[in-house]
Amino acid sequence: MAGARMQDIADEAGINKALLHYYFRSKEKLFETIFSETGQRFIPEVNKLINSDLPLFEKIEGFCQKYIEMGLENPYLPLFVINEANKQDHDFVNKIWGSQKPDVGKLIEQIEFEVKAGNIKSVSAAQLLMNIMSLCVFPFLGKPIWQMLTGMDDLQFRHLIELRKKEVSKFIIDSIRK
Amino acid sequence: MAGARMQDIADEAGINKALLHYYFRSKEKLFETIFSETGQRFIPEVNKLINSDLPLFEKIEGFCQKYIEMGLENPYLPLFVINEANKQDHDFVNKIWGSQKPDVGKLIEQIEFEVKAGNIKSVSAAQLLMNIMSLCVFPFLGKPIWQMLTGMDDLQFRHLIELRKKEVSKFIIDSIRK
DNA sequence: TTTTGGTTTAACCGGTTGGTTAACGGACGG
DNA sequence: CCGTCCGTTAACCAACCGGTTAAACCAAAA
Repeated sequence: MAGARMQDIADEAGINKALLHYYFRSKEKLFETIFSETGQRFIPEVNKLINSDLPLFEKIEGFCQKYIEMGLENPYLPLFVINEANKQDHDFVNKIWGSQKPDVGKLIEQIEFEVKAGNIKSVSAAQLLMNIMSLCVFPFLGKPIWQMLTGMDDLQFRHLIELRKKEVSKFIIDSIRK
Repeated sequence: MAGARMQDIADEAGINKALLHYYFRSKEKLFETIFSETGQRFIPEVNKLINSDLPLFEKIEGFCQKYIEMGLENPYLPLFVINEANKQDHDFVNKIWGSQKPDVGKLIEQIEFEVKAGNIKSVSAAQLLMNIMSLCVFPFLGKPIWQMLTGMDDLQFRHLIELRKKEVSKFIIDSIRK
C-alpha cells in the first residue's frame, strides 16, 4: 500500500484521481474494499474445509488445490497481506480477513491425533502446517525472483503453478505417509 | 523501501536525518549498501554449496541449514528483496545479489540425474527446487501472519525456526526418498 | 425548457518526504 | 593560538502525495 500512488491507480483505471476518492473516500478504504472482497469469500471456504470431518490427506489436497487456485486468480493478494501484517497493522489485516479469522486449531489437533494413532510419521503439527502454507503461498510471493533465477516467462510460470495444484499435496503426503 | 522513512531510520539510529544522507548520499544507496553487504556474503556461499560435487541429500541439508541461519540473522532481507523484485527493479535486485547471481542450473541437472538413475522418486526438478525455496524462505515472510494465526510470541517462533533447520530437510528428503 | 441528481473534472491545499546547505564544534598538527 | 578537516546539526527547499472543493457535464424526469 505504501508503494502505490492514487494517481497511478487512477491512470491505470483511465479515470481522474478525484473520482477515485469519490468512489472509495480514501486510499485505505480502497484497498480494504478491493482485497477484503476476495478475503471474505475465500477464508470461510478454507475454514469450512479444514474444520470438516474429512480425512487428513483429503484436507491437505483440498487446501492446496483451493489455495493455489485463489492465488492464480488473485496473484497480488498474498504479498499485500504479508506486507500489511508486517506493519503490525492488525486491524487492517483483520478487516481483509472478514468476520471470521482463518482457524487452524482443529487441523492441528487432527494432525496430532493421526501421529498418535500411528497413521502418519511422527511430525510436529506446527512444522507440518507451516510446510503446507509455505508450499502453497510462496510461489506467488517469489514469482519475480523465480523468474529472474530460472528465466521462465509468465506462461511457463503459470503452467508450473497449474501442475503444482496436485504436485504439492502429493509432495506433502509422500513425506508424512508411513 | 517505499514504506520506510529516512527520518524514522535516523531516529532509530539516534542520529540526524542529514547525517544519514552524509553517510549514504541517498535512500537507494542506503538500502543497497546495507542489504548487498549480506547478499554478497551469502550468495557466493550458497552457490559454492549447490555447485559442489556433494550428494543431493547433503546439498539439500546444507542449503536449508544455511538459508534458515541467514534468515535468522537477517529477518528483513527476504521480504525486502521480494518487494523490490516485484517492482521489476531488476538492476536494484542484481546490485543486492552482487557480481554473481544465485545459480540453480547445476542443482536442477543433479536432481534430473538422480531421478533418471532411479535414486529418488520421479519428481519435476523445478517443482522440487521451488519446494525447497518455499520451505526455507516463507517462514521469514509470513512470520507476522503465522503469529496472528497461532498466537505464538517471538520466542516461541524463534524456537520453531531453530528446529526447522533440520526438520525441513528431513521433510523434503522423506518425500523424495524411494 | 427547466430541474434534478448522479458523475466527472481542473484546480487547489496542507502536510510529508527525500535531499541540500550553511554554519557549528571539536580534535589535531603546526 | 590558529587553521584544517571530519562529523554533526538546524533550518530550509522543491517535489510529491492524499485528499477537498466547486464548478461543469449530462441524461432523465417534470
